[in-house]
Amino acid sequence: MKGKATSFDIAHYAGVSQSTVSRALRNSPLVNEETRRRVHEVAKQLNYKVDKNASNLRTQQSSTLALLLFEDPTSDESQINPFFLAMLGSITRACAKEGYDLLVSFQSSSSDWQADYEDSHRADGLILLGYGDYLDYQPKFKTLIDQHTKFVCWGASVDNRPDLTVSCDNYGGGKLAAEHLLATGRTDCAFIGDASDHSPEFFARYQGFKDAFLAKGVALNERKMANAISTEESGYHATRSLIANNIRFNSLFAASDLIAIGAIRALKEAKIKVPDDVHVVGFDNIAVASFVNPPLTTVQQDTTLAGQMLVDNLLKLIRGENVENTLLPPRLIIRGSSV
Amino acid sequence: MKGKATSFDIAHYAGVSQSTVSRALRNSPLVNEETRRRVHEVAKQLNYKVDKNASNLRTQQSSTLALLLFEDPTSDESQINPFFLAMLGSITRACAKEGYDLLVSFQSSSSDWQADYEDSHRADGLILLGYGDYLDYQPKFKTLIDQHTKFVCWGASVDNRPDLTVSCDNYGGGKLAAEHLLATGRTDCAFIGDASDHSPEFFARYQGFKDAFLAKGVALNERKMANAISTEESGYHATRSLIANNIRFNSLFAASDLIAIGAIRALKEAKIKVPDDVHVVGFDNIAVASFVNPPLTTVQQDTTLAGQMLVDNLLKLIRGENVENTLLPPRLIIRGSSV
DNA sequence: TCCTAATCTGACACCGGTGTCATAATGTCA
DNA sequence: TGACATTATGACACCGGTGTCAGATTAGGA
Repeated sequence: MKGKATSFDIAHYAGVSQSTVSRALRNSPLVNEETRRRVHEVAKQLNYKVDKNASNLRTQQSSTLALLLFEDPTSDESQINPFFLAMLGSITRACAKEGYDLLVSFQSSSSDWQADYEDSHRADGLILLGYGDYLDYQPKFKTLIDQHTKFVCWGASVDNRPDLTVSCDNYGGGKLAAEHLLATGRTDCAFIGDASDHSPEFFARYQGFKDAFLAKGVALNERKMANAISTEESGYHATRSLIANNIRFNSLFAASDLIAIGAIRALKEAKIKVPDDVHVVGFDNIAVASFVNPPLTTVQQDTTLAGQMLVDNLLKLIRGENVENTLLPPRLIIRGSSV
Repeated sequence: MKGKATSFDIAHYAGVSQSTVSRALRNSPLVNEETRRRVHEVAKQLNYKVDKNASNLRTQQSSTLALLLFEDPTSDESQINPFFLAMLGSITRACAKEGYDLLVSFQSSSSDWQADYEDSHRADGLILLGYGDYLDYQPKFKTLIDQHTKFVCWGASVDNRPDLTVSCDNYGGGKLAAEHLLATGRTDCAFIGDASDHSPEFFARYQGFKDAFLAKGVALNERKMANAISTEESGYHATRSLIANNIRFNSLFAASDLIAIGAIRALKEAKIKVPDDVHVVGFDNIAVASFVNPPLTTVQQDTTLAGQMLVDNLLKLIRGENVENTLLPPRLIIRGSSV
């Protein structure tokens, strides 16, 4: 037998028609028990596997989802944000559980998306992942929706955002961080991140944080803020600039763990002790967080649940079921950087 | 227009036959320049994308590779070894560069592989990734080869191993680690990892390490070794057991960074100072390594190059070109854990 | 025994492209 | 002007399955 076996080969050896083979292998109730057994037997012997291309072509669906990972083009290309890698892991698992294959693709948010996975019938739907600039994405989302592409996004669910999202309750997470710092008596707080609406996740975290402080009658000092994207480098430089400008604070909330880790490096360098002089709280609970020195207090996003919800919601969307935006509860993980 | 546009729709609007559309879109030199332009125009207007299933079915190839990631079943399911996540990133990029899609799938090395991606024509070839038990894999490799499946493995290239591998020069890496410790005068060394041939990468690292010591006339004490798989937990427990047994050493080589990080935790807990009392060297240079306290000296594996080589070699294999096993040079990264 | 229903199977069109072959249209040269 | 090469296009089989429809066989009931 040259090349791979086809259903015709099975039909030949099992002494039935090709139609029957197809039915038998999919366990159709239409075929006789004995016939089915024989067909399965022969198929196994010939190591026959259904040709997915032929099958997909006929049924017009691929049992495949595509994951588009958007990276911040300014960040170092060789390092991927560990938070998204964790998400990738959980999404992969969730797909496998549902019997779907997963295509993975990295996009740079500046360039045009290669989002034709669905148009070309390679995938039944898309999962979009990335801390991204909401304003940039907006027009593209509209295109996707116009084309009736099925997709879900990870990220902030901003009002009037036209797409379906799954996200962490970033606002609530910011509140958790604030309440923890207030409980430890550190009310003079700096914020490192991006409080503009270009980065909706970070913005929501900041809002929740600020509101929790306000609720206790404490107003955040706008001067004690510095912009940073979600990299260690960026967090380091932002914090350094605060220190260089002689801005004092006894606690620090970073919009992500990577930023927090960079901030701690900058603080150490300036001989400012963590947690004695400054309490630090991050966001994400990436794997590194528990290994840094001191171990980082942070707001955990449940990546396992997030991946499962993204996949579940996308599959519902594909099946035409009704789906709502999903908000996942954050959880505060207290470690040495804030005791 | 209901549903997605097909090449027949394009043909209709462009006033040519469907064959011509197909040729024009693939820029065949057979079609007239003017015709080609018109076809492209219409295709763009209708947002037409070639149906990959139909195309793949006809051409009998998928322009897709599949990545099978084997995880140690004993490790925590929610955490994926960051080294492999880095590899995943570089493989994804390499695939994109070569115009291939990437299917990602996690396997547990105990259960039967779902390695039918190639049989079912979903992928043209497989990339196998994981620290794995060589003996377990052996029979499965034979099956893959018998079926003429195209695949490459990341891992140790053991003699008479039948598959094509890309790997780091683990032996050379072990030597680098040893020479560094010898240069700092720390000759009383412990090894945490697995020196059996069940874990060929770890074994090679240990061999290189041992040989470098022997070359200087120093023999390693077999009692100062403890088995561990590549997790922080495992490294922690292995090191703790050495300490509990009152085994003394002034330096420690861990078969991976995760193990090293666990080892440092155990040492700290026992009030043993790193690097003052014990120098520690790891392997992999995962992202965490530079953030732990003290920053970890380690042997770097070039994941970017590794991913590129895996993809390159696999594509050569698919094209029927001649390919050799590839050995990548390791590099010593000296940090605070061994100064 | 005849009629109808239930069960099982095969023939065949179809999914949407790609590649081969035949043919029409145009150009070249003697 | 006729023979022939060149260029551009269309018709059609084909990839390997799935789903529909018709027909064969057997069972059951009157």
